[in-house]
Amino acid sequence: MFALLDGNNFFASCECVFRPRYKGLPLIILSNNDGCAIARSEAAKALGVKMGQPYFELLPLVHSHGLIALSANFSLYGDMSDRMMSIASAMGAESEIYSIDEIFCGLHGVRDVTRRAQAISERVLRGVGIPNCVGIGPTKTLAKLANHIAKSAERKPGSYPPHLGRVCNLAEISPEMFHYVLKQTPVGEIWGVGRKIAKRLAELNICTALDLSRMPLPMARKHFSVVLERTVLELQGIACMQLETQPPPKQQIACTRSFGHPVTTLPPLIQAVSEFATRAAEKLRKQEMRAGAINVFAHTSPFRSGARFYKSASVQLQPPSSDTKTLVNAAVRGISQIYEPGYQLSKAGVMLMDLCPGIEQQADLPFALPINARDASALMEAMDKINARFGKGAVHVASTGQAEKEKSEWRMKQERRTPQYTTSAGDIPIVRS
DNA sequence: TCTGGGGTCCTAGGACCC
DNA sequence: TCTGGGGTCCTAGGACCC
Repeated sequence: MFALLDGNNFFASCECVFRPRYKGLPLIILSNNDGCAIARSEAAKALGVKMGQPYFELLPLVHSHGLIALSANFSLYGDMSDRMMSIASAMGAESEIYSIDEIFCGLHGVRDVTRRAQAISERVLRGVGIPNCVGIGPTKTLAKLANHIAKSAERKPGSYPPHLGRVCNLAEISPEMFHYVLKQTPVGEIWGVGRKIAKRLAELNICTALDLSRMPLPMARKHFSVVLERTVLELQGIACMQLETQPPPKQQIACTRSFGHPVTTLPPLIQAVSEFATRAAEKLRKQEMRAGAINVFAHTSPFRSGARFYKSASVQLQPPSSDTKTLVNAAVRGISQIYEPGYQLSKAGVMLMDLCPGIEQQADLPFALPINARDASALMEAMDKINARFGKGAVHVASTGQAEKEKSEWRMKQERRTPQYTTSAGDIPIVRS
């Protein structure tokens, strides 16, 4: 038996903990560059704000209905998530943090499951301030469905019986009620069924969770894939997915961003990918891994007319590395290869691939360093610590050609008394204070 | 003017081999 | 020059998730 606890409107709820005056008001959280809505309060949903809707389309609501928009504060949400998870994981002996706002718990050996779930849900609300719902079922897919029912029954009167709100345990309802809730649930609400598959299923006259649970397995396999076949089995109560108590090692690490304004020249592009590579390298070292290749890409906006550009380059790293300087150099080389003038670039990013375990070894360092490899590795560790404490980019490796710009920016920032340090553009990264 | 970021898994198809 | 089945490996792209 599995339970899934999920924070309601998580990012919006986090903000309301610290700004209680926003409770009950239409509130949205905006993505990077305040591009679009990535979280919505109940009141914002009621105004018709869609997930991922661009902010400029929502400006009329800001004026007419007092819609409040906040820039995302991901470090806050990460902290709130940690606190929520530490309480919620007490629901069962084993747990799997599935996303920033969701946790699966294995309920093997737990007695009085529903009561316990109610108590934990209450504890999360009181202790962290995040309203939440719990779904319980014999498979992960059914626990997900139960969670959807728990949320909808509470928020949308008439969707499901009210007594299934907040905490919904599908294992203790009658077969008739189980049949009813499956029939009430559109197939697109099922975990693993997205827009495209829902549409194709509808063409086969499979429109509800009940229809899907009755789909012949060979048909699911033939017309779709093993993934959908598993979903059908899980809806029938046959568990195909186990709890992943240990997070599997990452296969890739990405850092990508949309630009606030279109980028048309190489220098800002180089600066951007240098920063992305630096962030990605930090994540890499946190995992104690090295990358065997780095992929760099840049593209124009898919939403705007004009000349299209969509290119990427892979740079092999032999030997694999987790050194910021090596990764930045490779990223710069890659972006310089693919760059072409004449395009309004809207987004770029780097992805670290072919990850392998291990921290940088002395023999792995491909460039000559007057300081020894252990020092270089210690330097990376020190950079990570400083950046963690003083904020991203407090210390970073400069790309070749950026040194003079760095210096003048640094002086300007010093004058404004903002703490800002940078490393030199030479072969030896030196922390300048 | 203005449209997120970070992942995973699966499949199809091509290249190549015997 | 054309004929065949079967296998592996790799990559690109599509679909999904939050």
